[in-house]
Amino acid sequence: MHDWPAFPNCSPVNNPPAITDPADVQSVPEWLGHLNAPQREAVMTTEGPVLMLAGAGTGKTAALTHRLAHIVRERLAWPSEILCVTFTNKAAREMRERVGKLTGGALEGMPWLGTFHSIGAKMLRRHAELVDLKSNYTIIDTDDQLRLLKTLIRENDIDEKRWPPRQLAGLIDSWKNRGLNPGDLTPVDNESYANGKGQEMYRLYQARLQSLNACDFGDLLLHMLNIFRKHRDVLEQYQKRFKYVLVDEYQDTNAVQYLWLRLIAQDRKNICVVGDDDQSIYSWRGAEVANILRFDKDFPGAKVVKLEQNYRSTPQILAAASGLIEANSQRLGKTLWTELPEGPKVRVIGVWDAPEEARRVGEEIERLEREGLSLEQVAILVRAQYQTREFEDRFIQIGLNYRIVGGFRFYERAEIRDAMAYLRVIAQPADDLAFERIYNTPKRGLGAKTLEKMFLHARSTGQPLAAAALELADSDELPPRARNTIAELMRSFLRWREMSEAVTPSELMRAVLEESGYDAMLKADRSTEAAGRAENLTELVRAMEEYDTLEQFLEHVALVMDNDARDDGEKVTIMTMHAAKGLEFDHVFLPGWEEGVFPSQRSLDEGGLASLEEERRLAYVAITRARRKCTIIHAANRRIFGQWNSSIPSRFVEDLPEEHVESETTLTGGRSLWQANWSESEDPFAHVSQSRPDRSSARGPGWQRALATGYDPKAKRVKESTRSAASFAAKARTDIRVGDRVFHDKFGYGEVMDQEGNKLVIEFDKAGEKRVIDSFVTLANSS
DNA sequence: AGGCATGCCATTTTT
DNA sequence: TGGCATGCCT
Repeated sequence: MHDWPAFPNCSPVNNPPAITDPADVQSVPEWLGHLNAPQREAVMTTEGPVLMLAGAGTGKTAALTHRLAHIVRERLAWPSEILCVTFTNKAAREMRERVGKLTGGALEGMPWLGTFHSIGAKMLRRHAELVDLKSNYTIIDTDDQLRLLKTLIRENDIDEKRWPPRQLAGLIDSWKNRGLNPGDLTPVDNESYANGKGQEMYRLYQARLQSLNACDFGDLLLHMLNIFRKHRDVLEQYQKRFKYVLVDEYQDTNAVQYLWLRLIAQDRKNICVVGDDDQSIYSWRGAEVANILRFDKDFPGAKVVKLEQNYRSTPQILAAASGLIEANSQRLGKTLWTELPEGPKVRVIGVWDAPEEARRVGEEIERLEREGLSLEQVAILVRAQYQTREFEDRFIQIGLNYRIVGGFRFYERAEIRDAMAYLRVIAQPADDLAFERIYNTPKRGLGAKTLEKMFLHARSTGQPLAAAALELADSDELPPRARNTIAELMRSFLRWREMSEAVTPSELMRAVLEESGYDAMLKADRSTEAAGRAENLTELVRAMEEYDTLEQFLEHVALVMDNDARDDGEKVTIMTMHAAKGLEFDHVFLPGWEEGVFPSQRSLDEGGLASLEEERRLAYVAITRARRKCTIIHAANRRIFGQWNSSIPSRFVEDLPEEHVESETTLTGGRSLWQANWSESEDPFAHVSQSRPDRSSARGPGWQRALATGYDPKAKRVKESTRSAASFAAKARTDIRVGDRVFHDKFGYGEVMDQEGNKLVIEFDKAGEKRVIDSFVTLANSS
């Protein structure tokens, strides 16, 4: 190991002394010995443009982090002279950690390692005045954005039914993703909203943001691009600073990101981008695979390194994934191979309907669990969020621990956003969006009338809402009640603002929650969610303890804070395929492989071949998450939006190479359909309750064949052993008795009607009678 | 101003 | 089907 002293505080002016000659790439340092040849090449080729094509599971993060560490260790640049961009905070964090380890923790000063957005925000803080913002600008999220657009749409007498705010938000986002300012729009772009109002609305939106001293996510990059274009000196400053540029997930970059990078790297051309065209699944968000395809045109003489040795999956899984992706036409082409031992074939199972699909997966997972596999190593990857419900219901029923990733992020929850809004008003009084959010939360008896008055006054005097409110509280414009309430609220804000100078952000938050009445509001709320909300706020206060200033914290929340909820115990992960990118699991279940679900109907209807191929890449991403075993499932019937549909297996199933796949479908006389249904319970029709599809009318050819296959009596025994295993896995709780009031995360409050082992029958206030496992409930304080 | 009923519309979502 | 938003009613 190299041992070396920590860096002195890095100055961009000093050139660090090189320890070895950078041209001498032949000598491979010992610490790179465990990398394979292409990886080493990617690490050692520090000078000039490099395109690293890294297939799934080929150790690209290892290559990237070693490259970073190499540059630092060889003193080719100070850490502060390296720009390293990722898409997610998670990736950034991981990279920071790993590089830290490789260099012996000398990386305190890697200030420019982060997501596109956080780096953009950081730069913009320094140059905000060049785009008429102040450096303490607010970063607004999608929710604020929509509310703002909605008011603009109303103000302009546009029918918001025909031209919904979402649509405008989508258009503006896509324009920003393409690097277009309002003045750059083509007539076609302009026509795409409200018959030619696109440009005008975009312009108004930007003007409004500016007056709020605010930015949306897209602005963080677009503003910087504008600055680079208009102010050569600023651009040169960064071109000079960044001796090396590294970009992760390059296939996901959009036009602004591309232009932004190209400007920065144009001078020195020491840019290394890493990506995989086969894993490009975000084109609907503006990502352009073309960026990766034309890299060597932008940077002539670019060295292309292909990482093709896979360290993750069995040959069977790789073969299935490779066979599938070969059906795509637009590819750079890589051939993944592995030295890992053989494994089972990829399984394709056909089932009758979605509930059976969930049952089946549940049973398989219980079996894996009994075989000693950790639930952490099992994932269910779905195409769309709505598919998770079926599994959630089933797993609650059988008492299988699960976690659903995605959906609401922590900071997107209403209570967190409310709390943040208070802080935003304190930190930045011009933040009307924040003020509007909380002026009557908790309820203070202020309504639309009062808001309207405040708006009018604010507009006519050209000041922010909060300032207008302050003045109104001192006039006779409002009825006495509203006037007093506002005066009171504004007094609080003045007090909090003073307080913010003296106390820590976390203490301030606590005071605000208490004094605003927010805590009291939650306490008074007996609904299912209130307890969880209070808990989230406690969590927020706790998280704030790490921050010294309010501004620091606000930026953190806007850009960095993610969903990593604290987790207790082992759980099966349920998430979308998109969310699974970059992760890996021993066992992966892929349900819902039916035409219309996956590929999704929408992508089939619009978007043509390109869109279908993106779905296929998504399938490729999904399969390659599996280390050892991958199970694909399709159901013959599924209820989507309350409508029963019968469906045929996904075309992606056909794309799988036959020799690596083991099928077990109703269509080929498999044994799943009948048995799983009949063995479900003592009452063979218990599961065919009310709203299930009518079996006599929903018969397809597959159904007929399945009938002919008959019923396998062994199924029942399998089922029973599963049951008992599940029951003695956990000891019954002694603290819960019949008659107790309990709380359940999903069903809310209820009363225990019956107890048998660890199973409870509970009459829930809202959800009715359910059978649940006792570990899922907590005793509620009897009221 | 706030609570209920009705009606509408539903992918994926790194920031 | 169900969640959310709007509008109507008190």
